Amino acid sequence: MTDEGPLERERRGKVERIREEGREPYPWSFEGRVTTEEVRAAATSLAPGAEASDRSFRVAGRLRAIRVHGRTAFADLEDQAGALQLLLNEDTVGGERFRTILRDLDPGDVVGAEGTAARSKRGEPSLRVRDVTLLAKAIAPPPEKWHGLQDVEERLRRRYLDLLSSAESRELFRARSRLVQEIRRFLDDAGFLEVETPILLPIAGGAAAQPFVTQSSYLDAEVQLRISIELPLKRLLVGGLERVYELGRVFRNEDLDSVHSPEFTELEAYWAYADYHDMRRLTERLFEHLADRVLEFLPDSEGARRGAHDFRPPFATVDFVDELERQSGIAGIATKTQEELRALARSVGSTVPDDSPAGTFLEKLFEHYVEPHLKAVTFVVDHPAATTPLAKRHRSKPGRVERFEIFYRSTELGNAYTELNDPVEQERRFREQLAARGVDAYAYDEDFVRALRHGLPPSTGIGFGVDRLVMGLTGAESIKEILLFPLTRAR
RNA sequence: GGGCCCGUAGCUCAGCCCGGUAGAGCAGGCGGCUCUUAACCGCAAGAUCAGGGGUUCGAAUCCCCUCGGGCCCGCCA
Repeated sequence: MTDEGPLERERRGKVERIREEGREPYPWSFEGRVTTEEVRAAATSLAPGAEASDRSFRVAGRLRAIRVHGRTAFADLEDQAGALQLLLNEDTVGGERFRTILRDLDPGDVVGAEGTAARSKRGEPSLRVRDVTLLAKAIAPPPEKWHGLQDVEERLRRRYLDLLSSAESRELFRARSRLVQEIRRFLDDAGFLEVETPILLPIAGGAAAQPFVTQSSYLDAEVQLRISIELPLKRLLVGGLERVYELGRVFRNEDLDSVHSPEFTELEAYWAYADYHDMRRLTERLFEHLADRVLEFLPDSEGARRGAHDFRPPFATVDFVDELERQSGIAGIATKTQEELRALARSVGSTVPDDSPAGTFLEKLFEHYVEPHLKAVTFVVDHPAATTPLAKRHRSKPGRVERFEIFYRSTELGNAYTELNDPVEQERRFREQLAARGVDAYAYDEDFVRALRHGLPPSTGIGFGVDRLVMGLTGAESIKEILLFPLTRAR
């Protein structure tokens, strides 16, 4: 991968010349560095044109722009804390050295600078430079200094260029990491234990999705990448770990679009001796916590302002069946047969296979009639039993399960149940799924049923699409905006 | 899987409708300039117009195919 254009040849030539002159274009370290923010702070109290020559600072970062005015020059140096103007003057650094520095450097180079805090005559906080050291010569030119990298494909494929040319992009990804950190902090404080369970499994279960399939040489057998974290975590509740969570990548062998990625970050939390009402309260507290923090992470973001507002409780609640009947005008929808539901789903354009379980058709109808209206954070509760084989039947609504899904901007963010813990019923539900044989069937995990036979305490659990949650909180329109390296075709 | 749109210099864009030798800005080169901050001024250079095929005297421009990407629909969460 060597793009050797004339621009690169020019810069490679500089590297050679620097070496010939006895300087190192890629030195090993730069000691005693402070942030650009520290220098700015020291400079802002000065009068325009003044300099605080009592203290010397060393800063390092990437050169953005260089403005040469004969025997004075300005350069913008950017580090993680922000940007700082370097003020170079022939009188300060010496005529010979001044010319060498300007000859060596190009925008995009990583440099260290030493000097004193100062303000330019126009008032810009600056570092009056004694000397500049090249720390890493950039032989490939950076993106355009004003417009940055606009090409969407390039921004995704070469995220490092997007990040180095866009402070907004850096801030967004930093915010994502901090939000994830806050999720961990919240759950840790609520007494949950973070665990790590296998990604490679004999059969991927806990959801209905196409797995990625690979091969274990050791086992001489096919293994699958997990599509959810549900079943191993519930086994841990059987084992007596009463509050557990895992925050990690799951894989589904499906399309990449604005709300789906073949690999995405899922949070699943399981809680013994609690039910889905408890989980809802915990979820609301989590959302409130994240809404409190997101504006600290993205103070200038319109999207984050809206996220902080929208994720603040209380939230709307709708009953799955009541709302579906209300929006569709179809009565008695939960008691219809698979054939009747299939016909209804076909009438609204669904093309899922004929042999899909009844629950799949109900979900298609819900997607068509109800989801477009779920703009605000909304808890959809008490789904028909046919929609999931892993939730416990509702204690008072016949034919329903104790389940809630959370929607925001018409996209599902999370899914929670009072967990089914009756091993006999669990086995029956898995068998029903197999009998339906549709692509949506949940895999029958025999060992999971065996675990339930040893007694799963009454429990609740939840799964979140963390990427979607981050999208909602930050106002991102596409999952690709908050994935550092979304999957792309080889080029 | 279906539909629509996009791909021109390292980067940001014009040119495409209506075919006639490919244009600018940034970055880079050379020269000038001691307070600019998208610095400025002058000169020179930089392009298999995504790739392939076709129509035509002549194709960046019209047509077909391929590749890559975006958006919408379908499917999957």
